[in-house]
Amino acid sequence: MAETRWLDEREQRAWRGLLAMHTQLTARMHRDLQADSGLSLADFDVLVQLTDQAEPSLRFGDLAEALQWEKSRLSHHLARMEKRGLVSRKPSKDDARGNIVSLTRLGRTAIEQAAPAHVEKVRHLVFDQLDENQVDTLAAITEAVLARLNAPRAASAERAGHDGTAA
Amino acid sequence: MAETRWLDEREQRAWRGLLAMHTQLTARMHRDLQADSGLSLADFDVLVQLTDQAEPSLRFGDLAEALQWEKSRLSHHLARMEKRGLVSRKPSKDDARGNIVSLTRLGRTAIEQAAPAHVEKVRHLVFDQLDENQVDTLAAITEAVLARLNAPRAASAERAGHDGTAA
DNA sequence: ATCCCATTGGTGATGTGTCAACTAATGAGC
DNA sequence: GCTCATTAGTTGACACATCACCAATGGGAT
Repeated sequence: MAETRWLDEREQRAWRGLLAMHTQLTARMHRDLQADSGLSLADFDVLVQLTDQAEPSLRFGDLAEALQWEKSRLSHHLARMEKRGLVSRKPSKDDARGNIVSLTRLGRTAIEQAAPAHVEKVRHLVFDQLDENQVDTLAAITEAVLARLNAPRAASAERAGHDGTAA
Repeated sequence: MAETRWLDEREQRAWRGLLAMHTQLTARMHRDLQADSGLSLADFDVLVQLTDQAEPSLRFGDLAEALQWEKSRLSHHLARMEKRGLVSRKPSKDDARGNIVSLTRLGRTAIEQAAPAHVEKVRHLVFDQLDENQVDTLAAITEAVLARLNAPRAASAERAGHDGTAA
């Protein structure tokens, strides 16, 4: 096994920066959102998905898929949101296993009231600090990394120490 | 109040990409690290800080500062790590309120065994996917956003809707 | 119709992170 | 050498995320 290739100076700068930025950015947005509207970032994401639909109700599974959340996570989270009256769940008629998740009036009010300030915050904190080239480069970076994360055979390629193209 | 400036296409691409990348990247690295070594990412960060010091022990507060963690968080986390034998805490002689946190033999072994694979994973998943310009741009982006996050008067500037330079 | 098993979603345990409230030791001012 | 605000660190309550497992339904193959 070859020696570890550590990160050089520039890579460390980018890596540490990325971690610090994400931590501080989400912490800040979470605190502000919570203070403004009583919603968490997770609540916000759920409510956005329900609002984006033509119908403000979705199959549980479709919602999980749209959010890219595990079902277990969504189940726990909806239980908390339901207790607070933001969403409601009722059994589906088509499939007695299925649940339909709907936005309540309270949930709709909450998201409509919270969204503008939240978007403005993203703009102020992030995009107002970047030029066009940086925005596009950021998008390209994320897409490259996501492509690698979702690449097939990634695990064995990592162990073998070369890229995924088979011999 | 002016109408909300929503994100345009390109900004959404970058923003969603950033969130998705971070979520998937940390999930992946956490799972792999856990499977390889039984450590969480948080454990790893704590152990790295203790290892990077000349002395493998630190004042509790200095450790919290180095990690940029709240004291409460660190206290809870060290309690769990201590239970697993990765670190030890003992009262400081200089200041009877203070605690000295030390790496145990088990903790040292764990980090030394885990670090190389972890670094390689960062390299494979991230830096091998990027060119030099992208790495530097990423660093610049994170620094710009972090500067804004830590800017004084940021909160009132956001409410007022202009930047922080006073009238 | 029956058997099987894949799918839908929920549950409990545990680890993690934040907030608010707390205890104990310190040290400045008198 | 007291008084008392400050500092160091802990604790408990709660929200959140993951894992492993479970219950019920659905939909085939026979």
